[in-house]
Amino acid sequence: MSLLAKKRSAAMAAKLKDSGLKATPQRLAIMRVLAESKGHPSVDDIYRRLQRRFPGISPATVYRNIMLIKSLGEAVEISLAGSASRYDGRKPYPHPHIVCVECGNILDPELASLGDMTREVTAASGFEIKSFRLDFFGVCPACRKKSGS
Amino acid sequence: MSLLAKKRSAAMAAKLKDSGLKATPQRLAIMRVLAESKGHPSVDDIYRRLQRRFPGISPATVYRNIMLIKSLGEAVEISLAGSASRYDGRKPYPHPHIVCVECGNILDPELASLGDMTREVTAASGFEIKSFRLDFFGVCPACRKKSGS
DNA sequence: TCGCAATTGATAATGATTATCAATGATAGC
DNA sequence: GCTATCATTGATAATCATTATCAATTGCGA
Ligand SMILES: [Mn+2]
Ligand SMILES: [Mn+2]
Ligand SMILES: [Zn+2]
Ligand SMILES: [Zn+2]
Repeated sequence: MSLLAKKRSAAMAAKLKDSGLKATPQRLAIMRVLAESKGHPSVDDIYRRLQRRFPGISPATVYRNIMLIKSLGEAVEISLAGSASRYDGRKPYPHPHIVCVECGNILDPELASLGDMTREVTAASGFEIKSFRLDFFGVCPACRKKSGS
Repeated sequence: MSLLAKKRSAAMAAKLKDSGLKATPQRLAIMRVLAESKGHPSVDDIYRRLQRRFPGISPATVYRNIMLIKSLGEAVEISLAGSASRYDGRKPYPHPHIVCVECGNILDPELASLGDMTREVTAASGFEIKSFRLDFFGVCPACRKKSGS
């Protein structure tokens, strides 16, 4: 387990305790998967990954806990049109994504030119901005090679 | 009907003819609603708006034609987590939005600092970027007044 | 005007997510 | 450590937006 994963896992568990919620094995395992996954897993990904260790686990439990972890501010949801949402427990704050429309992979790009966009929008609209989402859709290098584009 | 609405309506109808598709009254009416709406209507909004003039129209027809108009490149979809997608037929190209999480209103902000983000992402990731979405979520001035925030 | 492929309306199917509820289990207090 | 309590789980039904299916209708070219 990487250093970041340990850190994120610990942060999530701490938030749990602070909120007076129970440290269920399933719940902790879901947190660990979120903390370790670099690839933005879906609920079903997490569900299938946990079936080895929890043969009787229910998808409902994964949904419930993802919802909880989100509400604790310890994961972000990437909602996509026409397919299941994906989650990021390693960067639990709004950040841009690149989605490959061929294979479904999702990456976290580094994006320098992003800073004062929120400020600009706030000033122009009078909205109180709570969050944002910035997603790019395209074809990843591997899929470009395959389709010969 | 505004000048822009006329222009957008005509553009959509032209694409229809070019593609050898039929100019159904329902289809043309859906296009007109999309061309006239400033407020990013949902399928159900459009459906309800058309019931006066087409008492027997089916939601399926609206879905089908929205899908078609999108595939013609004449409207963009704003897909939202947990609620129905909204559509923009006035700016049929990717552009940022501000969503009020209280009342659901969606605006098109002017956003100068946006230009070379796509180029930057392309360079950094090797993806072939096809489109993007940039949505800000917050509370609009009217709702801020109501909730006394 | 005719014929036919495209389109419509009705309806069923899908797929992701949420709600419900009885059984189970974590944990605080003894 | 034992127990009582209340949160949580697993199973399952319900919801909701969207898609698929199909017979009946209709736009439109010949
Ligand atoms: Mn991410
Ligand atoms: Mn718009
Ligand atoms: Zn790919
Ligand atoms: Zn509002």
